Amino acid sequence: MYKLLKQEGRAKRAEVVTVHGTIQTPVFMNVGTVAAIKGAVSTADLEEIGTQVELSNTYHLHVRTGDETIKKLGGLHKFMSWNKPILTDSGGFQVFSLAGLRKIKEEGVYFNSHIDGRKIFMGPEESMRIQSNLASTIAMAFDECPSSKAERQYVVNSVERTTRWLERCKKEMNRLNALEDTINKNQMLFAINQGAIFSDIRIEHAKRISEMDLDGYAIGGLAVGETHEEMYHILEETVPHLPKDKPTYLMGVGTPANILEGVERGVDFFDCVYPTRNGRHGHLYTNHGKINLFNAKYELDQKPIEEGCGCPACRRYSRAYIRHLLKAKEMLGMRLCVLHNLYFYNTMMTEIRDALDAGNFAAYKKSKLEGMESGES
RNA sequence: GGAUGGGUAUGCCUAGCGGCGAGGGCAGCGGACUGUAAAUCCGUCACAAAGAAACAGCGCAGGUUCGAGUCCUGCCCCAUCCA
Repeated sequence: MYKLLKQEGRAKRAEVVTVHGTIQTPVFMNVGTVAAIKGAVSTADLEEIGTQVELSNTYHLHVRTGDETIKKLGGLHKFMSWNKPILTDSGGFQVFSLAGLRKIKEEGVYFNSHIDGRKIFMGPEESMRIQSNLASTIAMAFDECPSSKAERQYVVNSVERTTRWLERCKKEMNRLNALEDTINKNQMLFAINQGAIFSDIRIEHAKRISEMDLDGYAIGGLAVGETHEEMYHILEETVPHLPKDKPTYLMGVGTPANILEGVERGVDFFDCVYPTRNGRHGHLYTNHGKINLFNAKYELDQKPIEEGCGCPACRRYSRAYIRHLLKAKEMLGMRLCVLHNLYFYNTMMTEIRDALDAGNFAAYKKSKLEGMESGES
């Protein structure tokens, strides 16, 4: 259930009630693709750094360790000891990211496992069954994410197929939720809008899927090569055609600036690998811009990553020490960096919600962006 | 003193066995990463350089050869073993 609390322009402050608790939006979901936040971050850590929703992946958990196994173990929540909401991506993005290892057909997608090469078939029904076995809070529809550089006719055909797949997803999810041995009988299903950078295709698709009454609506296929301007333009064109009484989710996005721009254009949910991956690579987010702790200039820097930051890394350790850990390839180095970055993202979302509550999001956004662009770190 | 194996570029390790203006790795330095095939990947890492020509370089000095890290001689170092 989606409850709009406050609105400033198109930016929305809302909450989404789920069986695993209420999600305050706008929210950034912390990505743990294989039911693990890369960088040795535990679910206990997630609680400490203010994570509301964890995100895992259908394809990756299907190939290892297997959704049937996870079902036997009581579902994802019990498996990874996390009782707050979990969103599972459908495997649709792997149709894009594993492009060299798959073949798309009307019935679904034939993958060669990136682990051992064995043949895997995943269509809408399979994706729903896997996600039902995982028993996530929110399942994503199985879609195709076309390249931002795809030809118009390819995108038209692809989006039509994604719509047909959505019908199959919805039907299968309804069936699964009614089954006796389904762990989460209230599993929500979000649709995904596609259309590359063609506004008219996006709008047409948005209207189509809006009529189908899903629990939420995502915009996929952005931040895959197009410019920021194109992405923001697509959001402006598309979001108004999605249901106002359902959450909007911008998939895979993005930088702190992308998120601020997304919120301004009405997006409620975000996720991105940036804070985790960049953290592992020593790139840290601060209110004064990004820093690369591998750089020699931090060798003798005794300041925390960010002055005044309340994360587990900044409360206790210096840049010089964390840089040392990174250079020594000690796991703790990556872990502290990932914790800092996720804390930065989670805290920024809290600030965004506070600003929306207070009715000064526009001012907050402006000062946040100016700070990050100053690059004084 | 004897035997054997070695000394390869900016710091370390290493490929090379007659066409080498010398390949690779580590370390260093820098960059990239957007629903994670990513603790990954890319660049740079002797001099010079727009390009061309010429010149330097494999412990040192000679030699053989059209041509020498590569073969030969002597020397200097290092390692291991034997006295």
